[in-house]
Amino acid sequence: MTVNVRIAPSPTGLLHIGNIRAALFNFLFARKNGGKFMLRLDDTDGTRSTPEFAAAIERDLTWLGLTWDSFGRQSDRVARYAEVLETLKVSGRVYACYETQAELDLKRKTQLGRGLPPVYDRAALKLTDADRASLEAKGRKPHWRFKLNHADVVWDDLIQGHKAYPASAISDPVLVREDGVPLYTFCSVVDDIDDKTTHIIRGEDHVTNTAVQIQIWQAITDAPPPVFAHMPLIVSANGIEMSKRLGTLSIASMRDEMEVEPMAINSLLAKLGTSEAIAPRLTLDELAAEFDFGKISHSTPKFDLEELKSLNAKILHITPFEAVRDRLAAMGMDGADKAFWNVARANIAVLSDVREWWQVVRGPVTPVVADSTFLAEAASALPSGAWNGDTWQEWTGKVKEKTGRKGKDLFMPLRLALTAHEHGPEMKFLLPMIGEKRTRDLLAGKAA
RNA sequence: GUCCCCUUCGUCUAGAGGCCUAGGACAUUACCCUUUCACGGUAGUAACACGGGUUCGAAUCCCGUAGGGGACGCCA
Repeated sequence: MTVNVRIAPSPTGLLHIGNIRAALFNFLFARKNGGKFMLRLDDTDGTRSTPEFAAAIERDLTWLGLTWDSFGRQSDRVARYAEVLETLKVSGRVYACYETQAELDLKRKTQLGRGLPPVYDRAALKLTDADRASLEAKGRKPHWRFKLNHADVVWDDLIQGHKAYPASAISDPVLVREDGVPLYTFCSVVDDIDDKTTHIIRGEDHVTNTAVQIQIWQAITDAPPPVFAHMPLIVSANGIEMSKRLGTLSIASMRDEMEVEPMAINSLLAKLGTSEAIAPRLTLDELAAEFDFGKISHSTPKFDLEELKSLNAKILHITPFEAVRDRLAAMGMDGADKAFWNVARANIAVLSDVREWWQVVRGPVTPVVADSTFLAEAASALPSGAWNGDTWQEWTGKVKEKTGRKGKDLFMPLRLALTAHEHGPEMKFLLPMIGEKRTRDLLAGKAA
């Protein structure tokens, strides 16, 4: 069986860590099973959806490497939703309701006040044709509810196992609004039927929707409903903010403000809340190969930005030069080569940190000088000719002989003079890159 | 209020009645390596939410309590 999965974000905001986790799981599952991954924009709400957010969603997914095999938008399919609604009217599974928002609010409050679940009382079902005609004569327009079958809705969830959800605890869902706009619950099912969606992987905030949508699905088609997988929602490390509201943790801000590598986000999200160790991975293919619903736990994992930062550094430490060559060039480091990258990468936390070491190698550096006499002596011991990986040791050996200094007293003044940093990559690698001319200038106290 | 999911080291988790004096990873501490920092290596600290029950035996099964997350919209 071909695997067809989709994500259906609504372009009313930026993608955040919760959305992306769902997107990633769907993508990895499709990739692992040779299936298709679809991007479908839930944009039926014309007042809140914007082309800018739609573009941002596509940009973020592309940046993460979560590319889609097919694309759709619900706003193109309103005629289809209307058509399906008609068939449901004919089969008697939807019914017209005329309550106003205020009336419904009041009903809910009353129920809650009496300790009852706020479930729609189906009052509209008792309306006669005459009642309806009189309401419409007064200018009221109906919204349409789907009549649930009050039995347990059962499905085998790929993560939660066998589920039996009591439909009696759920209100008959509104499928189409008074103004004729079809709602997510309904569009989603029609799309999934038409798109031949085989698996729906989403957050557990959708469990109730699933119960409803399985019944809607069965009312529309004889084809079996998709297989569902509901993953626990993640919470932030302080345990207060929920994934739906992690607004500051938009993918865009991680990319643009925190300079996080896409594979750091992918690696963390793919492993968080699973029995596997959170570890850096360089490709989505590796993550796809390791993907397994059985490894996903049922409890709520905490998302920690510090963990993301540390994983980001680890990713960079193992990133091969070829993967960053273009980006280094774009940052103005034209001569940066593999040797430089391999030396510098172990000392960076975000990619732009590499500029610091590029400056050490190319200048300008203002030397930090505490004892110019010592540096002059050191300079006089400098070997000439071609420098290589052994030059540092030869040189410092001579300086040691000459001055009697050793250990930190010997090395730190040289490091500070040549790099202006107390820490950094090993000097034996840096020295040949700095070169003889700049070394002599720096030892003489001149910026170079 | 009703319904759904959950509760093991700081964090993510392994654990399906005896293999558990509870294992791993990240973080942390010490040491080694590096005459710096990082990387790497070795070792260590550190947890079964609480209370009852079932059982020869419970992290594991049952009940209760507490706590966390989610749902209950003419949002998605």
